[in-house]
Amino acid sequence: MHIHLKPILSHLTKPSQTLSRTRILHALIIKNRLSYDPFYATRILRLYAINNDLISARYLFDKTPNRSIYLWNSIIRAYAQANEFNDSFLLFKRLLSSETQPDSHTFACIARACTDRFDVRALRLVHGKVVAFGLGLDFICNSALVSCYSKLGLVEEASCVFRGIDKPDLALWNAMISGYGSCGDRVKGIELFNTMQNVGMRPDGYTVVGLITGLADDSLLNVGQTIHGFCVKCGLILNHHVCSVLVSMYLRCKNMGSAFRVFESLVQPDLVSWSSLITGFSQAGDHVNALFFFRELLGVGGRPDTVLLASVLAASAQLAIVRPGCEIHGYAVRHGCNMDITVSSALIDMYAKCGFLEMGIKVFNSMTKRNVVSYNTVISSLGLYGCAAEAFRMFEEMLNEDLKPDETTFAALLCACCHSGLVNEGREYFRMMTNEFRIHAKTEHLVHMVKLLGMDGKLEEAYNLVKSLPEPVNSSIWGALLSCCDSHKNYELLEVIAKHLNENEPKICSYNVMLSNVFAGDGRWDDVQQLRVNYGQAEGKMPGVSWINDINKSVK
DNA sequence: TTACCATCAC
Repeated sequence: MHIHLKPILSHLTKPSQTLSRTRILHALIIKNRLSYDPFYATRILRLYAINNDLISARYLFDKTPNRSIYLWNSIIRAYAQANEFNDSFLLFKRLLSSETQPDSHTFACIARACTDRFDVRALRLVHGKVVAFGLGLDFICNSALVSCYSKLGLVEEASCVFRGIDKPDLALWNAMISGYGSCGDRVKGIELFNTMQNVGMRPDGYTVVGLITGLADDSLLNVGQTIHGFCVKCGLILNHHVCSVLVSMYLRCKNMGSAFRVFESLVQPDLVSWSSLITGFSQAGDHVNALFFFRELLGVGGRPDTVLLASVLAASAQLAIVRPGCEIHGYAVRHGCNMDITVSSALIDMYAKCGFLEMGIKVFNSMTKRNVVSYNTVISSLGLYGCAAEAFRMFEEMLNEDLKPDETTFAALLCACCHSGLVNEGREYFRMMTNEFRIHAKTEHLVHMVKLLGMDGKLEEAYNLVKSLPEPVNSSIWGALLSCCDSHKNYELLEVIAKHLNENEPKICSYNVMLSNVFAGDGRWDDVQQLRVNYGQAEGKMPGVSWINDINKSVK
């Protein structure tokens, strides 16, 4: 019997096992009377979890009498990674009241689960437990806490935890640096990067990841390039992980050439590297190349996952060409992932944006599980087609399903009101959003509200809404208001706004463009000239040349 | 045997 054990053991340590092979291994373990051994049980449980078979994983857990902490951690992690947080927390509680002691990995895992479900209160409770269990100085727990607090935007608390550790290890330094990165506090991140080197800690590729994730616009390109240069100079190992981050960073900064060079430096790019390249091109507005590289990936035998399929669908939605979208739909069906919630939502959006609302609705109706994003997608699609009543009905359905609407839901609803000119409904949703759901109105919501009111001729109300906002008001909100004044030929109010803007914010491009067009349309060349003078004062701060071109056209 | 770190649909 022992002859069989060695090959089984070697199979158990391979992470890439399919579900059917896992079942065979499980049967072999049982046959060899090893299923009660927590070591073997843990191995099999993890294989089930990797293959998304939580039912078998749980069955195995329940059937194993001697539960090691490894087995406990594995089942808690399996549920958390599948976003089944309630089960995860219930098991965590059961563990605490059992005879087995939780260890640092248990807390790291459960802290991450709190973060994934955006539960600050629970995270604080877990933090308390960490201290209570005497793990207050543990590196694993604390690096998890640092990254969890900063992912929830509480970078001060993260920093507090970090400062409480005497001689942080590399993981802790990295967690803190990427914490600053994800909170947009780039300066602090770079300061810390310097400090760590001053105390003799050598950064690795992940330190660099922390520094450059989130570098989003071309003005920061030089920061990214400097850090990339640093990696090369210090001979840091640029693995797939790090290269993927570099690729997306360069693409976000619209530096396609450098992105492609980094990608090409990989001997065998993995799925995430391909995804970074493809989604990066798409997000930079180059959807054609995004689809091209997707075909390249299929050509070399790559197997795109659901995340990548959703992104390529978004690319064809942006192009508003249905053919590639249909092909991807077919691919998804052939590979059994068309029912995936991410892919389905992307399909709905793609069909709607390409002019096939019916098909989108069909996909929505066929979904077995729906989340906020699926509802948001279908609501905004219906709204775009002017089917406001249907969109509102979907919103009701969503509430009945106990799904909590978010800011995108309300943006979609307000957009639907806008497309159908439903002022009262729009006011009501706006009120509901701020008062009942405590969602802070963003630029997008305000633009819809201003348009909705303004297009209906309620210019005063729209103006009062904008005036009530804290300064500085985003230029697209002013733009929406000005274009409403323009189309209603309310030059009196336009004058008032123009005066206000020229006194307070003469530097923003978009409403100057609008104003110059309005003035030019009226033949008021003196005013156009005045704007030009203002532009001169603000020179160097203006983002583009479109405005000056508009002026030149007008003057001609 | 596990931790911190990459692509992400509206």
